[in-house]
Amino acid sequence: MTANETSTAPRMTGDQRREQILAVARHVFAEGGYAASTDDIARAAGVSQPYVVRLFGSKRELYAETYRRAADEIVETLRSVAPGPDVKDRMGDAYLRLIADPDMRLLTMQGFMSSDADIQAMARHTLGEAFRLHEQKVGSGPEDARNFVAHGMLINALLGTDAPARAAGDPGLEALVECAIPASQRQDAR
Amino acid sequence: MTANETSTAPRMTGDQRREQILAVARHVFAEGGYAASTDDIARAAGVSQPYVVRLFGSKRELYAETYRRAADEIVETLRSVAPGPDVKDRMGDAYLRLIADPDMRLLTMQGFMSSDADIQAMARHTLGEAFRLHEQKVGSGPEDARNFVAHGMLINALLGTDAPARAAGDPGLEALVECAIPASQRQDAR
DNA sequence: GTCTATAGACAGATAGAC
DNA sequence: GTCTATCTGTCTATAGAC
Repeated sequence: MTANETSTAPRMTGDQRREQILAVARHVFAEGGYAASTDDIARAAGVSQPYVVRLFGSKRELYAETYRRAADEIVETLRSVAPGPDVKDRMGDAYLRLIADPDMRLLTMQGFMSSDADIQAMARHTLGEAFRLHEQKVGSGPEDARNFVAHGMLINALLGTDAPARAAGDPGLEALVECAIPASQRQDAR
Repeated sequence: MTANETSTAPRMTGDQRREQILAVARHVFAEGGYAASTDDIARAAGVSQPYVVRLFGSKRELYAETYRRAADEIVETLRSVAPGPDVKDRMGDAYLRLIADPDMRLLTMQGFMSSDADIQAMARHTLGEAFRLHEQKVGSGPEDARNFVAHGMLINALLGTDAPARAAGDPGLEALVECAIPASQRQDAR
C-alpha cells in the first residue's frame, strides 16, 4: 500500500460495490418485481439511494442487468450438463436446482410478463435455449423437449402460488402437485 | 319514467358503473399489472379517481375482484366443454380461445407472481381445476392432464415474450414456437 | 467512491359539497 | 352517484459537496 489516508479511502472499489448491489438487487427485485424501489435496494446494500442510481445510470438499467445475470445463469447451467447416460434426468434436476432458489424463480417469471422489450428478448431467448439444449443433449425429439420446457413453466406457476404447501383440501390441486412436483421439491418455497 | 329532473339524474346506476369500471380495470391491470394506477382506470372509464376507490373500497379490492372474474371465466369455460368425441382437442381449443385475449392471458399470469395471498389462492385453484376437469372429461390419465396444464403455461410464456412474432433468427426459439403453438395462433399478440 | 439535500412527479385515500 | 380539493406518502433522478 502507498499510504494510509485514514478517512479518504473508499469502502469498496466500484466493481465490488456493483457486484454487491447486483446481488442485493436480485433479491429485492425478485420479491417486489420492477415495482421494488431503488431505496429498498440501497438500504439493503448499506448505501444511499442516489448512489445506486448513479452506479447503474437508472433503475431500468439496474433491473435489466440483474435479469440478464439470472437468465445467463439458467442457460449456462443447462449448457454445462454433461452428456451421457441419464442426461434427461440430470437436465431436469439441473433446472429444479436452479428454481429451488425462490429469487431465481421469481425473477425468471417476471421476464414472461415484462413490458420492456429488452427483458422480453432475454426471456424468450432463454426459453429457446432450454429447448435447443434438451434436443441437443437428450435427443428424444422436439415433443419431449417442449414438454421439458412446459413442465418447467408449470412448476414455476405452482411454486409461485405456494401450491405444494397449500394444496390440502383442494382435490384437483393436490393431484396436480403430486404428479407435477417431485416429492423432494414439495416443501414451501415462499 | 316518473319525472325528468334534468340535472339530478345520475349517469348510471351503481351496478352499471361497477361493471363498466371492472371491464376497464381488466384491461388496464392486464397491461400495467397491479402497478397500474387507479387514476388510469378512472380516466379510461370517464370518472374521477376518488370515485373508483370509493366504489370498491381500495385499489387492492378492485384488483382482486378483477382477477376473480378472469379466473372464474377460465374455470367456467373449461367446465362447459361438452363431453364426447374429441373432448381433448376441444378442451385445448377452449383454452386457446380464452388466451387469445391478451388481457386474459396477462391477468392470468399475474396470479402466478402475486404476493397477495388471496390472488395466489385463486391462481392455484384455477390450475387445480384445469387439471381436474381434464382428467374428468378427457380421462386420459394424470400425466396427460398435467401436460395439458403445463402446455398452457408454456404458451402463456411464449406469447408473453412475443415469441411467435420475434423468433426469427433464434433457432432454438423458432423450433420451440413451431412445436408448441398451433399455426393458427402464431400471429403477434402484444 | 459516497453522501446530503432536494426537485419534481405521481400515487392512493379521505372529506365534504352537490 | 359523482365531483373537487387536498393530505400524505413515496419514488426516481439531479446537483453538488467531501
